[in-house]
Formats: sequence, C-alpha cells, structure tokens
Amino acid sequence: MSSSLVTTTPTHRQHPPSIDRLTFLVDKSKSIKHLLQTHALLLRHGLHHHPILNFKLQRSYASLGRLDYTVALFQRTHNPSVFFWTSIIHSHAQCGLHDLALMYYTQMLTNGVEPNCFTFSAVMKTCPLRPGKALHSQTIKLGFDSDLYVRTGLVDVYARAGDVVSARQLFDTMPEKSLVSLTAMITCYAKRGEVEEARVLFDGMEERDVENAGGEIKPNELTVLSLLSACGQLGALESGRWLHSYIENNGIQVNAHVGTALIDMYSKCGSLEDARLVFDMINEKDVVAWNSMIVGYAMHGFSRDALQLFHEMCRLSCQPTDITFIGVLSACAYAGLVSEGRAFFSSMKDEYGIEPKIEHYGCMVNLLSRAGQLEEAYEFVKNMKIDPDPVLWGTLLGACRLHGNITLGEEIAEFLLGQNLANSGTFILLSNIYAAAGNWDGVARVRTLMKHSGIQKEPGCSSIEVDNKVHEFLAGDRRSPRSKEIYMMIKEMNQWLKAHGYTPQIDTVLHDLGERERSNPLKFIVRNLLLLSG
DNA sequence: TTAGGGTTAG
Repeated sequence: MSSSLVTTTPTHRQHPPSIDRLTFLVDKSKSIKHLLQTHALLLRHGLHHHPILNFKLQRSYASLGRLDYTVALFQRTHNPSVFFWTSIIHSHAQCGLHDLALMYYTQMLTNGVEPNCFTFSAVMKTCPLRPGKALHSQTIKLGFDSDLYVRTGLVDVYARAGDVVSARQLFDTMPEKSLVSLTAMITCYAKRGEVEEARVLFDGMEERDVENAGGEIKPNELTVLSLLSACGQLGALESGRWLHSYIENNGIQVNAHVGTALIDMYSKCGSLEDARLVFDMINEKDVVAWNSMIVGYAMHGFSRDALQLFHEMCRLSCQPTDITFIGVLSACAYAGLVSEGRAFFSSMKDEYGIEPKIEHYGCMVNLLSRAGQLEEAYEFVKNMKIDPDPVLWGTLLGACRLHGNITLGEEIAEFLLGQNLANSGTFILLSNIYAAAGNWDGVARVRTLMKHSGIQKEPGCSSIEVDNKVHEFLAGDRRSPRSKEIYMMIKEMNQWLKAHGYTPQIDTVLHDLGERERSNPLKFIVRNLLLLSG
C-alpha cells in the first residue's frame, strides 16, 4: 500500500513556501488527488518530515478514508510523539477498527510514551472492547478524569454500556457540564426507554441546573435525535409532537437526520400523514430518510405508497440499501404480491449488488406463508444459503399457526428441539398451533414440557402515553391504581364490539385461559397482541 | 499540530 504513496526526490528551490502556507495547503486538500499533489510538493521541498506537516498529512489521509496512507506515513515517522500515537489511535477508532486502535495504544505504552487527555478520549471510543472500568481507573491515576473531554468520554462509555447509575454519577459530579455529556446521558435514558428521565434532563437544559463556563447549554440536532427515537419506540405521540414543535421553535434545523428521526417517530406512533409531511419537507433526502418513509408505509400496510416511493427513489438515482429492501419486501408481503416480491428479492443481488441477509429471507418466508404457500416457504428456508435463526423459524411457525398446519409445525418444532434451537417462543407457537387445531392434548404436552425444562415466557408488554406519561400493561395486569376503571372501560368496549358484530377468533389462544376469558373478545385481542409483541 | 454525543431493520 505504501508503494502507491508519492515518492519524489527532494529538490531545493530558493524560496520554499512557508510552513504556514504549506499547512494551509494540506488543510485545504479535500480530495485524495489534491492531497497527493500537496504531498508531492512537500516532498519536493524535503519538508514531509516536518512534525506539523507530517502530522497534518496523516490526519488528512485518514479523514479522506485512506487509512492505508496514514499508516504508511506513521510507520515512516521517526520516534513518533504522543501527538502521532494519539492521532493513529483516533483514526482507527473513528473507522470502527477498535482492535487496531487498541493495538496502537498498547504499542505506544510499550514504547514508553505517556498518554495524555487526548489519548484517553481516543481510546475511549474503543469501548466496549476495552472495559470502561479499567480505563476509568487509569484516567484517575493520571489525574485526567476531571478533564472536560475525558469526563464526557467516560460518561459516554458507561452510558453506552447501559450502566446508567455510573454514567449519572460521573455526570452529576462534573465540575462543568457539556452539551455532549448531556446528550450522552439523554441518549442513555432514551435507549432504556426511560423517556421521562430523558425529558427531565432535556427540560433542565432549558431552565436551570446546567452550569458551564460558557453559560446556557442549548439542545442541538443531536440532542433531539435519540429522544425522538425513544418516543417512537414507546408510541409516545404527545411527547413526540411536543419535541417537534420545540425543534421548530428553537431554530434546530430539520436536516436529513432530524427529519428521519421525526418520520420514524410519527410512523411508529401511527401518524403516517405527519411522517409524510416531514419527509416532503426535507430538502436533501439521504437514503436513510427514504428508507424510513418506505419502511413506515410498509409496516402499516400501505404497500402501494411504499413501492411508489421506492420507484421514485430509484428514479432520483438514490442507491437503495439492504434496509430499503426490508421495506419493499414487507410491502409485497402485506399486499400479497408474491411474484413481485420474488422479483425484488432477485434484483437485490443481480441489479443492486446487495447480498440478502437473514432479515430478507425472513421477509420472503413471511411473503410466501402469508400467501398460503407454506410448503414453498419451508423449501425456501431449507435451500437458504445462510443458516436460519430463531426469528426466522418463529416466522415459519407463526405461519403454521395461521394456516393450522400441525404436521409442518410439529416437524419444525421437533427439528428445533433436536438441534437445541428451541426457545420459549417455539413452545408458545407450537402450543398455539395445537390450540388452533383444537388439539388440547398437544397443548397440555407442550405446557408440561415447558414446565420440566424450566422454560418461561417473558410476558409481552404494551404501552400507551397519556398526559406525557407512559403507562405499561401486561396481560391480566392490576398494578395500576386505576385498574378498576381500566377494566370497566374494557368491559364497555367489549359490549360495543359485540353489539357491532365482532366475533372473536378464539382458537389460536392458549389453553390456560378460562371459558369466561375466552368469551371476552377484547381480552383476546389484547392477549393476542401481547403474545405477538412478546 | 490532537478530543466527546445521533437517525432507518424480518
């Protein structure tokens, strides 16, 4: 790789450009071609070993995605200082090459070079490869842990590991907060689904608490992103709308990233119209924005809109990704477009060069089995180039339940048990297949088997937001202080449903429900929903 | 001459 690097014999001119001028030229080289020309100029003047220029060259190659050139230059650097080591660690960490970044860090220590604050900031990007705690003690030992950037990095390390207690403790004892540490904390809460906690921190930015040297800390594009994502996951439409108006009223730019998070939030909360309004307003849509809207339509059964958007995207020369095809194939599955789905599946690789992943095979199984082509779906799985995973088997078993195909369901379940691939979902699905066929002995056998193997099904959970508070419900849940009113309302809704001619489909529901529960349609809907979500 | 936070998925 180093062979392609510029090699020119130095020739000394009378008036070489100043170091400042050359530094400026390196910084301004925004393409590889341009940078190579500047590099050649440095070589001509024999200035490529100048510490600042050499350093800048290494950084620029890395930022243009040519880590190979950076490494080649680094290897030729005589006695690299802590600046160079930190930079090579940072470049690798930035590209996700965590093990290599760590290797350079170890080499640096072996060479007797003392790390500094910047080194720790770079190494912290390699977590969770390197346990946060070990790194934390090292920063304390060297007295760097109160440095703003190091502390922010530590908060982020613990936050990303989901250790909200340690992250919060480090955050609370920060001598001065930074927007980045706040965003890291908010993201941590949001990822855990603790939207209220995240909101408290977010609101705190507005009001009081946050003390920093530069005065008030204002949320920016990045701060709202994970919060929006959490609203979507919890179906918290009110919070999501509030955040949207906050964005509009506080000069936060609705760029492609924020726009995508808004599209995702609205579509997950079921408001496709709002999602589309945001989508249409994004000026420079990237592929993630297109994907988000296509997937949003597909998941809600708006297959025509999803496919229309896909064609529009291709017309505008936006290259689809593997996620685009998740949306496209799901859209076909919802609309029963079997031959179109097959064609899209083939075109993924043939036309777009995208290798189908397990998810795409899952979409195809879904597509075929929804269309009643269960045997074809099973054949498809057996002939797959990659190993099926539990989710895919679950899709197939779910299809067996839907079509009441006990024989195939049993065959698959036995295969999974034999291969030690069965999970709680396998048992529940098998049990449901028996229930669907009225085979209560089969149901009882599965229940006994589950008991003996100590397998328990995690209860499914659903949530709803009322007055900015997210409420969670499990089947038969009576934890809410207002559960009496809730169940009264369920009763009322049941009566309404019955009066309007709703007949519950009770055959697929688990055996352990009493007759009274079985005749309660809404409970069945809820229960089935919970089973599906579990 | 060096540093930290984010969005789409069967």
